Amino acid sequence: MTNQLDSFFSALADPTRRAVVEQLIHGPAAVSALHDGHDMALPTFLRHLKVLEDSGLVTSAKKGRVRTVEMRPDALRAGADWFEAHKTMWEGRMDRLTRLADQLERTRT
Amino acid sequence: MTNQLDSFFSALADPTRRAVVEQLIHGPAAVSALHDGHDMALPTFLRHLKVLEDSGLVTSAKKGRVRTVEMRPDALRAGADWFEAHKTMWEGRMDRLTRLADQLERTRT
DNA sequence: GAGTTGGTTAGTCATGTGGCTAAGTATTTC
DNA sequence: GAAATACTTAGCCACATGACTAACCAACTC
Repeated sequence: MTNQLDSFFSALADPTRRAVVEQLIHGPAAVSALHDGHDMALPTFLRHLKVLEDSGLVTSAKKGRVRTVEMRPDALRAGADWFEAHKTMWEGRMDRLTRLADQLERTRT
Repeated sequence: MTNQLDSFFSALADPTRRAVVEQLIHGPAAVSALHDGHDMALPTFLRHLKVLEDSGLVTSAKKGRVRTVEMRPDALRAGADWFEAHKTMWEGRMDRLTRLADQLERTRT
């Protein structure tokens, strides 16, 4: 039940993986292209990609000897929804508190 | 630079901690009140609270022997902003792709 | 078909994370 | 002032995570 969001957020809790997501927003890319500019061994980088794939953020497919990675269409939905829902609730509460404070202020004067 | 988002997302990558955030949205609460209903030892739970506090999502203050925890006013901003920015970019790209596909379709017929 | 390129597998290592118990401290409360 | 309450600290354990090297395989390229 909670597992979806768990792996989703923990996939994004790493700067390398967020960078990959940001790269992929501009379009699909091969593993080696993504790897360029990240200062780490390829196997390490590959495991980051696996985490992203397991979390449902990206897909990949191999053609010949090149593996191409791309964002999944609804990739950012789950997280964005969560934030939207809770941010809204939270801001609603802040508004009510502000109004309450205003009322108290008015009553006092 | 990235550290902020790192700890932010990894704080939310755990169901217990997300549950606490959801509880706190309805208002501040004492540690023991938050702990009720979470089936784990108090010290363990306390460490989850520490993670939340270190990530900047919540604050706490002790009065007498009771520690009260509450959301920080701008708590969900950082994450919501990240999603907003990237979701927008991504959806923009999807729109352009859709339009492109439509054009190709039209050209072909 | 030998060499290069692009990725993969396997195995090791250090550190981090989430859980526990046991024992301690600081306030109330009676 | 003894007992109960509300955390807090310390220390342990198992497993997950992020990094590495070394060796391997598959598919182009010349």
